[in-house]
Amino acid sequence: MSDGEIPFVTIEQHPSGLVTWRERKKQATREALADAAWKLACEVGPENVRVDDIAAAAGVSARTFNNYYSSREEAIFAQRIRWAEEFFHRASRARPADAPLHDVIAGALLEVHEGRSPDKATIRLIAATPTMQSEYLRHSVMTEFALAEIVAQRTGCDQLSARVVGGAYALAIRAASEYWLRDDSDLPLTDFLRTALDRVAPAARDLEASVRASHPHREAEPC
Amino acid sequence: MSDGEIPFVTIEQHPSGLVTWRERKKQATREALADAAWKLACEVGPENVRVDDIAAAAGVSARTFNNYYSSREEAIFAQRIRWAEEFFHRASRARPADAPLHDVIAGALLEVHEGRSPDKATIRLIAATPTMQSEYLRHSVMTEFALAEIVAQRTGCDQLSARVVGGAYALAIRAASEYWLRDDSDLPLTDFLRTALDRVAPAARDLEASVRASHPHREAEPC
DNA sequence: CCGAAAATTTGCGGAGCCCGCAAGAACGCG
DNA sequence: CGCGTTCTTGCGGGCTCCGCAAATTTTCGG
Repeated sequence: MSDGEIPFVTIEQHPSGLVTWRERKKQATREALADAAWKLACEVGPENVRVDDIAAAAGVSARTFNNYYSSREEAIFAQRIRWAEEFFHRASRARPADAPLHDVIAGALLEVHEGRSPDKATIRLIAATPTMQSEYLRHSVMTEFALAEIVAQRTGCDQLSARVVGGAYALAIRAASEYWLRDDSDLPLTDFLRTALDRVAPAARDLEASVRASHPHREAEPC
Repeated sequence: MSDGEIPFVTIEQHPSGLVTWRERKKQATREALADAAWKLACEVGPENVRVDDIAAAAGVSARTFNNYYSSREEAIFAQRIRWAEEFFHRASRARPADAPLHDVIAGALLEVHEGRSPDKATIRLIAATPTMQSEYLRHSVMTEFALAEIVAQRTGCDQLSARVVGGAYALAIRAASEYWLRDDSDLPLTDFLRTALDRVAPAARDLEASVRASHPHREAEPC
């Protein structure tokens, strides 16, 4: 493209923290592998994809695959996880620090899932494979920890309580997804999610109340 | 042994539903494999146990192992799961049908874990292995479903709500176990469990209340 | 008590996964 | 440009899990 002059290039230089070309290339390979893995899994089912196929589709050797991902399943989920994290942080960071805990979390979760209804048949195909279920569970547990972190920071409660309440929100997502997948009518995922989140709300409110009771004169969390 | 007379034998015949000798032998093999798997995993760490070792310790061929369990991890957990189920059903069935949901579940769970503090170092060794963590998660999800079943039957609420609240109790067990395992003081597991369960209580009470509100004139569940 | 039928065990072989290692290729920097 | 660092790749090995078919064991009717 264009006359090759002096490299005063590097337009839109390094949006994320990737400085050198090497690092960007690595990232590209990582994403190519994840994309190929997901694509192939959707086409023929996760259990019928070999790492050789994924590596070939991404243009690297099979051995290289294992330098990036330690299992087929991990690769298939990889960029989904990235998306989820990005959405999630974007949705939750913009909330006022003194809003009720439940409104913050439930609002962010609903916002993230709003209007997103990926092909149910495809998800069913993926979700039918046992090894994928395990990987999904791993992902769900990561979400538990992320949400526990937020609960702890927002309320200033003890870690175990935050773990339970934050984990309950992750559980709500998982349970809602399960029932959405089972369901044959065309109700959107958010309908299920709302029901599930409402069941967690009392626990969140009670946690806030009990923290406020034990910190009688404070309203902001310590730290 | 003893004078071989007519086979009026079969003393203490078939305590569980195992009728033929064949079935009892199968069960024995299954348990021998599970025991051997657990024992070896505790001794040298789960990752250093091969299925050959387990099979040899149980006196069968390696190929036979895979006729009973589809993975090393499954075998290591197998009888733990059996124990848990037995304890659990024994503890929960004896509760009155009209007792508050939280009291029933939390009481049963605390009763089951009361006084049981298996060697923390051993559990840590097992829990440190990633593949074991996945298997534990699988087990935890089974517990979620079992508890959801109980919630649904006791309250008569919709399935998704039962799934969330029941799952939250299973989550409480998992979270409490995590923190008990991390903890270096000698607090018993039940202390952590109590804290975790208390965080779930409001959700359970709210669920009961909302069901009662929508079934204004009934007090027993519809089936 | 025996022999056929059904169920179970076992060895063999194969398809894969994952990892360590060391050689070779690509890149970054002075 | 050349050297050190980092990444890729092929090879080999150890292991898992499964299908298949033969051998073995248990069951059951006569």
